[in-house]
Amino acid sequence: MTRSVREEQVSVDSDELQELHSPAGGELERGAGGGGAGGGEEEEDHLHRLEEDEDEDEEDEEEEEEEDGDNKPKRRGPKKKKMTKARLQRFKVRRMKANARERNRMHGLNDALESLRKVVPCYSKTQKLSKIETLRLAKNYIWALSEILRSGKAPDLMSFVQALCKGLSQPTTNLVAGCLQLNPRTFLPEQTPDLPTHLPPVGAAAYPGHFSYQSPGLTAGLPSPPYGTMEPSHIFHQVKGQPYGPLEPFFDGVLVSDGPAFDPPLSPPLSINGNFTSSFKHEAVAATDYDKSFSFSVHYGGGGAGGHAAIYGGGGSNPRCSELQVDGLMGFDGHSHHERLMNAQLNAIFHDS
DNA sequence: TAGGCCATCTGGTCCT
DNA sequence: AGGACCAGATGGCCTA
Repeated sequence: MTRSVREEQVSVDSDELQELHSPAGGELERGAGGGGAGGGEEEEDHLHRLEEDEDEDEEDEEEEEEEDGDNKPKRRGPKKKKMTKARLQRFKVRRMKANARERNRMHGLNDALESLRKVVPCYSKTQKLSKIETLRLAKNYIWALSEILRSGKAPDLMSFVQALCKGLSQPTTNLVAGCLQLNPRTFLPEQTPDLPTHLPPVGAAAYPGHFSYQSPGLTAGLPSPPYGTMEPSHIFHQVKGQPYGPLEPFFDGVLVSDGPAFDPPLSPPLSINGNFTSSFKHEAVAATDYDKSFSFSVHYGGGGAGGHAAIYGGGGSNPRCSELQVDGLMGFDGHSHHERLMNAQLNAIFHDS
């Protein structure tokens, strides 16, 4: 059936369903839009009642279907059935079922998104990334890790953070930077609108360990998403009084301003340190490596002192970061196995290079 | 108060 | 026919 025919059909039917959409239209109108968070059990009870009524009215419906007169011109398409009381109720039931399914579907989607939030570099229970920012950050994270695997080289910290923050909103950029205890001036571009000045041309590594970000869309010859630039306006606000941990010496004269209090990430999967090691072990980090090449490891596990907190917190220079917890993250199926595999691969790469 | 984010409802489309 | 998926509409909540 073509779309136009369908639309015609719908428009006719819509007239008959006007009752449903009138301000006093009853159950379907209730909670339409935002307010309907409480649909659940009440709706199901009502749904059952409607289903019972529906059975009772079945005979009426059969009779009324034949009542079209001969005066009206015949309409094409499937015969339009009059919206009897029984049909109306059945429609309501169907609609309510569909609503419930849609709710469940969206809840599942949100659950999956929440899972994703927990495995991207910045996770905070109190300051959640929005859906769109979660997806963007995840994309950047995947790209950055892929790039490491592809090149087999330990990238520059700033490049890595830049890649992570590519296209993110300022609040999210702040969050990511806060997670890494960095000041954005240390990794955000000066002026160039689209391409960070310190990044090499697309697809070219300017120097070992320094990788450029190229959006997958761009790679495929597609335009970059409209959000995909790192504007100077993205300069984030470092929370007053927050030290930069072991990196502090590299960020003399950084901007310190009033900003929203950074809520420590609960489960930063990202760690930047000198070795790829199992996240299940306590990692000894050589602070002297910070100004050289950085290696990356992925932490899904609650290794306690593992993760970037152990690195950037420097064993307590930043109490907030040194207290990072990753509670409950080991519940992910296959994470440990996947992680071991990944670490093994990365170790191989970095030991060879 | 405007704007961002979100949950929900809804109708259309496609698929089984 | 019914379910899954999708996009548009709507209204609530929150924050700058």
